[in-house]
Amino acid sequence: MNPDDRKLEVLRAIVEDYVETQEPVGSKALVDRHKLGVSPATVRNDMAVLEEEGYIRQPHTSAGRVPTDAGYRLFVDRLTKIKPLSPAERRAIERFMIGAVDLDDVVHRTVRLLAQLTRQVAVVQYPSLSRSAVRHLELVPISTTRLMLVMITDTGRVEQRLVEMPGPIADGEVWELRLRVNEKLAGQKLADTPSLVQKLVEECDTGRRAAMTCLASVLLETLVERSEERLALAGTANLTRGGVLDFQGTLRPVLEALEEEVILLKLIGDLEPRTTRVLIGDENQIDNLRSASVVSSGYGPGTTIVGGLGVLGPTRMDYPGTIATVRAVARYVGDLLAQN
Amino acid sequence: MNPDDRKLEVLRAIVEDYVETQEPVGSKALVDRHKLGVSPATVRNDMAVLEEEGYIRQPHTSAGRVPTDAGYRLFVDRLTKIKPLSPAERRAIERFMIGAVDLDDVVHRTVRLLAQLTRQVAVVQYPSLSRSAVRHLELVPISTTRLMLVMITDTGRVEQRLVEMPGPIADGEVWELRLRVNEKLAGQKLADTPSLVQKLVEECDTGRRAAMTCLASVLLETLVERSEERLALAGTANLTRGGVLDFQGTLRPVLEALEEEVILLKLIGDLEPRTTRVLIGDENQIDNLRSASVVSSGYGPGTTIVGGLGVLGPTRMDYPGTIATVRAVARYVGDLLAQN
DNA sequence: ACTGGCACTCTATTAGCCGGAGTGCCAGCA
DNA sequence: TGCTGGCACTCCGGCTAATAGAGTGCCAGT
Repeated sequence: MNPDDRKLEVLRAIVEDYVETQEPVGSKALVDRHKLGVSPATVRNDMAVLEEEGYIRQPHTSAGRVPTDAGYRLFVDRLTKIKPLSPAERRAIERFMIGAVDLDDVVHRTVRLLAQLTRQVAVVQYPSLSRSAVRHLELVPISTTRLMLVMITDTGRVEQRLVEMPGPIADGEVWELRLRVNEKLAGQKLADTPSLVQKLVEECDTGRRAAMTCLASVLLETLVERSEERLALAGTANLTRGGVLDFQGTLRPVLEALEEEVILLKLIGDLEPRTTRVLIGDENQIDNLRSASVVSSGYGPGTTIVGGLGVLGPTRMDYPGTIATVRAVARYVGDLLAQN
Repeated sequence: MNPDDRKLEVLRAIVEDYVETQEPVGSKALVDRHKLGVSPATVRNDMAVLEEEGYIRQPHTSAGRVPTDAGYRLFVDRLTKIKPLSPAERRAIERFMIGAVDLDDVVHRTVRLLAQLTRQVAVVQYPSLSRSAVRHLELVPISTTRLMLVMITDTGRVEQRLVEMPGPIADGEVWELRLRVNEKLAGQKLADTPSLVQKLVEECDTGRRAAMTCLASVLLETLVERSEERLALAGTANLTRGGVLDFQGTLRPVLEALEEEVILLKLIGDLEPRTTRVLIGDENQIDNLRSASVVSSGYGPGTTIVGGLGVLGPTRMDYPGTIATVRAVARYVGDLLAQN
């Protein structure tokens, strides 16, 4: 074998063994477990080079080697054949998702499924409002001066919001408002709505102007500004899997990070269509998650993306398996959404 | 002081010190920190009795004493004066909750507030459907054979559900259905709806019978059977506060339990109005939570209860403070709900 | 009924001592 | 030039022994 190729083969072997055993791996053990066809001494030389290049390191002199983030990166980029899902996993996905009944249900099932299959922490983003279109807007009177605004999107999300009106409002008037906003907004991409909402107000005769202005501001808030993203999370218990070894002692910071929606969104946001992204170690720019990796993928009907999903685990994770699972689940969810 | 009273006083002192320091407390330290007016030897005698009675125990011979679950129970039942909230806490509640904009918002803010104030894991149950009344039902056509059913309750919850119709359905028909279900169900307690839904089907002429049957079954499912409860959770990072000391080494089982909605509901369910319940150690019947205590309270407008909220922490927790906080927050949320 | 004194027990910490795993280097060999 | 076996070296992890300290239980005295 070409010496350069062998060097990479050694790296692969180190990663695989370390992921499995969670212990620094030495030259002897390597040649024993993988038929590399060379002696430990040769492997040692290769290791020295790999260490030189920053792909592995030793926790202390005369211990085995451990992959660095750069090592994992190289492994993922050049040494990973996507392994196909096992039939068992495929069945698990089917079985888990079948009978999902609405969006909430789909999201919850998905996040649990991901956590279970990968044995890691799973995150699923609800379809992003900014990538959805309005299907219908409903106004329900709550009291004489209050309405409940309900928006249904083509991705199945339902958002509600209380609207405080400037004064008492009659049922007929509500009706009128409802008609107008739907006329204008139904079918429109949410991203395009702000200007439309603006027009809506302008087109109003003075009698209804006040009410419409009120409604408009809430609409804008709901549609664009506030908390447009929602998330589901599962499998935090999996963080304790590797004992104290992963996440160097404290998973405190990790749990803290997981409670911040903003952080999670950053982790699984901005994805390319049809690809699975891997962030290793501090490639994710978040201090608390220095020793975590994130595998994420966008999902949506066809090749579009309406939201992201992914899993988070120790840098020492089974990348090929995790990548395959995340990709498969993302695709499955996309197909499911396409059906509706 | 009456010797019997002093014995209790000693127990209180032990609990307080242990909660604070997290270390077994000895006779010497006790008399130093609390002016008990007697010598360590006397305290030792009291301790021996308390241990005899099962309120405290020593981790090993010649270590200090630690309260048992029974000890905490006695402490909570007989030795706790509810301490009023500090003005700072009061302000924190106000500041945190002000500007809450809809139910989701209220619940999320509440759960974070609780987690922050008590520095423990907080759980808030959404207003239970079974205790709510229907405010309005909406039917939105999604495709020719599909409707989205949206239900709004008087507690502010909005539930949606997809309805698969037996055949194509015209807009006018949808309209008709919408009218009928609202006529029959709006304003009704959800608990009373099943029989009403039944009637609804029976009253239908054969033309609409099929559609209505379909709708009815989904209604029943949504309203009564499926997943009627929702929860919000926050502050899991606080579990790591006490280091490895609380939750005897592994918080794995605790995290697992926290992922089970059913379990959480059990913990904060079945509450009496206007009381705060404390479950200490294995009083909650859940194996994984043997070393956890739960302080919970019902909330709702006035003296009614529409849902529960609470916090979960190590048995070694500041009971008086936690109880006060949980109670205050529950009351605050109730008032907030009453306003809407 | 309380107290001071005292002997006893048990833990947690520290120091010191191997054994073993793994390395780096070097000289020899294809 | 590239691979191999051999060898000395390093460092960690685990074991034991010794020690200091905290806390108790009991008893005799007030």
